[in-house]
Amino acid sequence: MSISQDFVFLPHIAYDSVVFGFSGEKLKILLMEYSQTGFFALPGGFVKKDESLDSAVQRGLKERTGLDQIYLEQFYTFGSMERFQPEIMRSIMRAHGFEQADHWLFERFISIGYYALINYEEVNPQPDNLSDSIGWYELDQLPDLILDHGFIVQKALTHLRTHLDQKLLSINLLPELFTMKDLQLVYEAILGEELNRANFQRKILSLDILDRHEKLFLGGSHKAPYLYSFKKKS
Amino acid sequence: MSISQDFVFLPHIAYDSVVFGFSGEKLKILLMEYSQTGFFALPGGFVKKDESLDSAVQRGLKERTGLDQIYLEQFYTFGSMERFQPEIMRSIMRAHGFEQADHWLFERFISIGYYALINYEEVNPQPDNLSDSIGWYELDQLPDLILDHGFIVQKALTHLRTHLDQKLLSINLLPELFTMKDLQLVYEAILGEELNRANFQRKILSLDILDRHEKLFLGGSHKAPYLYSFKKKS
DNA sequence: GGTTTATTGTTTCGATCTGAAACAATAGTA
DNA sequence: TACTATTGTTTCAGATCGAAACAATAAACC
Repeated sequence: MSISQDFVFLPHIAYDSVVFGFSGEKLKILLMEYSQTGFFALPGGFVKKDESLDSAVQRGLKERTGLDQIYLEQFYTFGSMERFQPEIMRSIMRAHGFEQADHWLFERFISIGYYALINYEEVNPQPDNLSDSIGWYELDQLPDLILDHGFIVQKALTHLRTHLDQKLLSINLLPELFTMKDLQLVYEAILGEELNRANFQRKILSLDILDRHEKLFLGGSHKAPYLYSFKKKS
Repeated sequence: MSISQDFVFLPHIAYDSVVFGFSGEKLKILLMEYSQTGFFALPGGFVKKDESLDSAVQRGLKERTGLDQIYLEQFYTFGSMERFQPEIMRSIMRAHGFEQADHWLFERFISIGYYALINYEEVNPQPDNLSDSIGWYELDQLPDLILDHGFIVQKALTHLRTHLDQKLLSINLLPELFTMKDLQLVYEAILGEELNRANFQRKILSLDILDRHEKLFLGGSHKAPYLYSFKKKS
């Protein structure tokens, strides 16, 4: 997003995205660090006057992750007065040499929260021009976030957990081929609890959503696991 | 909402509310009819610059239903381009003698959807100054609604159904004292399907959320049902 | 007052689902 | 060939769920 072309955006409206990735063991999310100020924030952006809300988020995430056609879900809209803290944006801008007294970024914003699930391996995060770094942070070791962004993350996680079974969300967190153990690790990371191995396998297989492929031989001295993929929608 | 004081509102941001009531048999929602134009719409409103989103919806609903402390839940935010149809607002305004070429109402709005559950008996709906009537309409016999309001209703209903068990939403749709049959009718109306009487009773009682009171004698030649109330939070 | 009827409250019973453990299979190692 | 670690599958008891039967009872009817 370029500051000079601010007239193209709808005022007072923003989005914040909670981008989940799975490293093979832990759930992580993408955070941006604003240079010098030490502020951490969710990657967010604004809505152009001629694009839909969904498109705006897709666009912003593509700019930041390089990924197109991301799985995105809107989960809540944040509109409390506590999120209105112009000093924060002012200090971020000041750290970048902008000393204006007034700027549209200092206004109050209502922010629509989206979460995304992406394959950790395929991403090369790109910082925008206000932040100097963007990276993955483990969900249970997040730094302090600006404004209500910590609350937004919690709300996203709750939403993700309660919708885990209805939608095959884990599709987006795993590579094409994976073992049953991989899938269980994703479920456990999202739910934050351990699951019974036998019952998990039985339940997932009974859903009839997986194709079983050849075995994966990693050289361990034990039975090799099968590889699975999600069935293609027909 | 008064048109002359439009400067107090955040531009481009609106809310639409789906107000559910239960008549004893059917689920109904509140709709407003704009005079002469024949348009039906959800009761909605705008957010003042110094009030939270939640407060704005509470305020708007109080103005329209007289009810304070309403059970409200945000369910989705609508931001597609299809909802931008300035001709609709223009014809509504024209029907009220406003012939302006430009008006903030003709701009694009992103709308946050809320649903409310209220006791049908305690409400005396009041139309605002752009609509000349407001009233209850059965959910399965709704008239055509403007913009994407039909879609909004569907989305609200889906959300209500999937969260019915987690939250004791029916509290708000029933009077203080009610019979087990009343409660079952509420569940059936929301879920849109019939439930087994014995199993419903067993399940609800096992939740340990009801107090049983005296029986209700209505003069029927059969066993009289007990009255129940929801346990007060302790 | 006894009998009938309609509705509500409760129990039963089998089918299905769940949780925990045991059993079976097997790829590599010793 | 025996051993070990991990995965795939089965077993079994307990919980849950759906459908039906059974029990209770308030008013009406004779």
